Amino acid sequence: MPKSPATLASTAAPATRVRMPRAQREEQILRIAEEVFAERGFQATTMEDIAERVGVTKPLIYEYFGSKEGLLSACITSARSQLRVATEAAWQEVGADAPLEVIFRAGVGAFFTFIDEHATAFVLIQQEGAVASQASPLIESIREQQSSATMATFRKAPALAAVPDQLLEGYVEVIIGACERVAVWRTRRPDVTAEDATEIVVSSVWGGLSALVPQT
Amino acid sequence: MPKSPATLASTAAPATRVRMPRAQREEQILRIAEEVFAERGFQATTMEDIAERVGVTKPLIYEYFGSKEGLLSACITSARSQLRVATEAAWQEVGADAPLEVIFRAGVGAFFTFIDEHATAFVLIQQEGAVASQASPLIESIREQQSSATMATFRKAPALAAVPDQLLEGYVEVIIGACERVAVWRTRRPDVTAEDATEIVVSSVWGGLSALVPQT
DNA sequence: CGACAAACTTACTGCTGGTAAGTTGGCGAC
DNA sequence: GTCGCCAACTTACCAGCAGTAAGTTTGTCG
Repeated sequence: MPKSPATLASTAAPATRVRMPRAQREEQILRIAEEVFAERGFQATTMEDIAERVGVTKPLIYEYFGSKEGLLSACITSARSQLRVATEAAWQEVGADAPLEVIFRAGVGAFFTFIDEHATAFVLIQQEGAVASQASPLIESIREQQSSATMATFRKAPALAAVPDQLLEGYVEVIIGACERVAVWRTRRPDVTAEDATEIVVSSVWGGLSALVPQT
Repeated sequence: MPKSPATLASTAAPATRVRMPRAQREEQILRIAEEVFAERGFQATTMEDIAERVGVTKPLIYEYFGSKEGLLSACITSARSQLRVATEAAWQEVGADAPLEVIFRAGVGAFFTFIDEHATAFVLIQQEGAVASQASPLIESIREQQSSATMATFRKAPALAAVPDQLLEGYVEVIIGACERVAVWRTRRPDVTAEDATEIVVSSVWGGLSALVPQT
């Protein structure tokens, strides 16, 4: 005889065990894993914590994601992809032929707004180091994707056409590093709004960036 | 009968078991732990890996450092402290009343030089996230120490006296983030020298910083 | 209605972080 | 010298968690 789901009249939540198509279950697991990892940290989270909260047992998660690291990687990939979508949307909104400073500000602003709306995803990204056993190529490739998106946008600006690749790449790294760090700082300074943060990053880096432009 | 150290004629390394005063042993453990953590990553390293390499058993390490996290924390603290010493030495060398840009450049340059000379320490710092179960106060305090050192130096510059604290703090975070990120990027770009990296950071951020100075 | 596959579970293993309870040996007091 | 004491160190263990092998259930298609 099976475990008789909902034997006694409606004992609420864990009642009827639901079956789900794989894709849907994967998404649910991802959502909950992101939550739990962000709450408790990667190390402190056990696979059973997640399994329990999903209403499923461990081996299923292992079948879908391979390992604990695999699950975290999937979470990070998802979060990064969301961030990229948000950033690209912001760029598209201002239009590709807007002045460079406007494009720049839009991207940075999108970042901080995203953090405000997806706090858990951000905590996740911070924990990236936890999994990186010897610079995991997966995570490295995600990073590259992020900077290259920014690179591509800058490269589209005619004003920067003459700037050598390596220098521009370095600048992009500066921007990304500045954004991440200010975002972390902001968690300690709740009175700093997303707009304030954007202003800080843009005003500090814009001087150097605009110097690359021939003559505005 | 004890394990008879060096029974057969000089079987090299693990021969005579050496006793050591606590302070010295702690230092040795720290040095080796830093190495192993950097090599294999925090997660993949077991306490026995370290114990074995030191030539000691686990419980001793636990007595001295409390836990695996404790050991990593100690490594990070040590690495950060070394970095701080290097930075402060560089500042002292140029003198407190040098032009702000010179002081700034000296600090950034010291950072990249330090990374070149202490690669393992840097990998360690990157792994900080691994241990941060819910923003460990210890690590948070180390961070604060770092930025406040930079803050103090900037505050000493008369030119920046009028800048509000919060804005200056934000700028400091931008600088730290930029340095860290460029350092990571540099591991993928061996042709970028420490001087190149310094130039990139200084030139990108200096524009914004100098705008804070009334009229130079 | 039967059978097949996808969704899911039970019941384990081995490794590793952590600990309790000893053992060893250097060193100062006499 | 030798005795005793404490710091340095070990052996032998436990608990908990990542990961797995081998089933069992259930929707669905012929």
